[in-house]
Amino acid sequence: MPRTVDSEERRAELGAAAARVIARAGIAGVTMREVAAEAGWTTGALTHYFSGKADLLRFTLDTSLSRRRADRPRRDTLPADEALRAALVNALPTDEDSRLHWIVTVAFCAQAVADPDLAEAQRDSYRDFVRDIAHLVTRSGRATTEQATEEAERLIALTDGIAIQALFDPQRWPAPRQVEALDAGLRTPAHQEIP
Amino acid sequence: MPRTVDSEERRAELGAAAARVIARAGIAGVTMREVAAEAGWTTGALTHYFSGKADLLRFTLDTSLSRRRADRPRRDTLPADEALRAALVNALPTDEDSRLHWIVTVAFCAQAVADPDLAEAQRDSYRDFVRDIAHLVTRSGRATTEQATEEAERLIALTDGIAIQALFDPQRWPAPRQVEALDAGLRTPAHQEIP
DNA sequence: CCGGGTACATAACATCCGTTATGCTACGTG
DNA sequence: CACGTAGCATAACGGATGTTATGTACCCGG
Repeated sequence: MPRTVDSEERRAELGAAAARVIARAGIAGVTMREVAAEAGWTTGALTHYFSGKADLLRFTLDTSLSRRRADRPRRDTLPADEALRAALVNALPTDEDSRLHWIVTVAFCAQAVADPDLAEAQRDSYRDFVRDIAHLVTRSGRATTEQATEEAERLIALTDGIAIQALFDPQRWPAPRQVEALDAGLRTPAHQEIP
Repeated sequence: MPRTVDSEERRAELGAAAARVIARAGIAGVTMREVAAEAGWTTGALTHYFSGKADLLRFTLDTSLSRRRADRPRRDTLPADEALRAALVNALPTDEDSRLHWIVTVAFCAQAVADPDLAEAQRDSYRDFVRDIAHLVTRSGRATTEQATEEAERLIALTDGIAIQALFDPQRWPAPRQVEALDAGLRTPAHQEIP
């Protein structure tokens, strides 16, 4: 056997470079040569670890999506209401890293309309996120089991809305203000039926 | 003078074709030939009415952004609370047309990171929207003047969050459910300070 | 009715794209 | 210590892209 490297690690390294290119130049600015240069390699390395551009982009999307759940294990040690808040705060673009992955996610949102596979991946990830938050809502006693999904969707909608505004007007939305706005939404009670 | 056509109308027609291409193929799928074919013309027509691709895209963005305010005059005849609800409902992707412009907006969100001019246009439009909603919040008595902007941002965040979920999971988010979720958010009181 | 400029179509251009082919280099194995 | 293969660089190729140049039909004012 010749020399061997950690193949998965190299894929992650190249995928991270692709994410940075997306954040800098948009989806339309992603080229094989540009990603290779960003990573400090050449296109030969890219084609060695990915079957093509579609494979690279799909890997980059999956990486950004899975980051949303990166903090999930840690939350199991927290009380339910704190875990819920932590999960939502984690979904906000409060630092450079989460901001990067948010931009990548939005970029793929716009591209998913043209690619059913990307759309499915996005949708599945979203539904999974709703399920996760709904579980925390139930555990925290914010809502009954029947209303947990609706309450989760309300909280996620609020979180995403804050995130969108923060993404494109970071000057008006520093991290503390994002968390404040989220906390204000958490203080309001769950959805109540009109009698 | 030779034959003359309504130049602004032709620009709008070509811009609408560009919007449809974006919704079908994403920003990366926008080419001069594709837009021309979608509009039923050739690239010669495109270059005649736009100085280049950047000009075309900018015009398309402005068109989609301004549509958000298209219903503003109509609202002046409504009571403030109904006008507020109407303005937010109007910002939801409840039909094919608003869905199209939402997709275009998201596509440009992802591209704005690479283009400061696009980012500025988005940000200005957003701030203008916040100001408009805050004005309605004040008029409707939902919040004091000092808290009107925060309440407006909360409502817009909720609306945008619903819109994002609806855009990419339309099956789970038919128009009535979007409006229901928004109404639930409108029923909750405005932000309250902790004593 | 007739020049002249507008409204396009058509075609050519250089550039850049993704992909593929080829070659070199360095290491683990026998 | 060769030898073969993984790890990458380099280069070439056909196709697509934005832009520019050129041509043509048509309409309006004289």
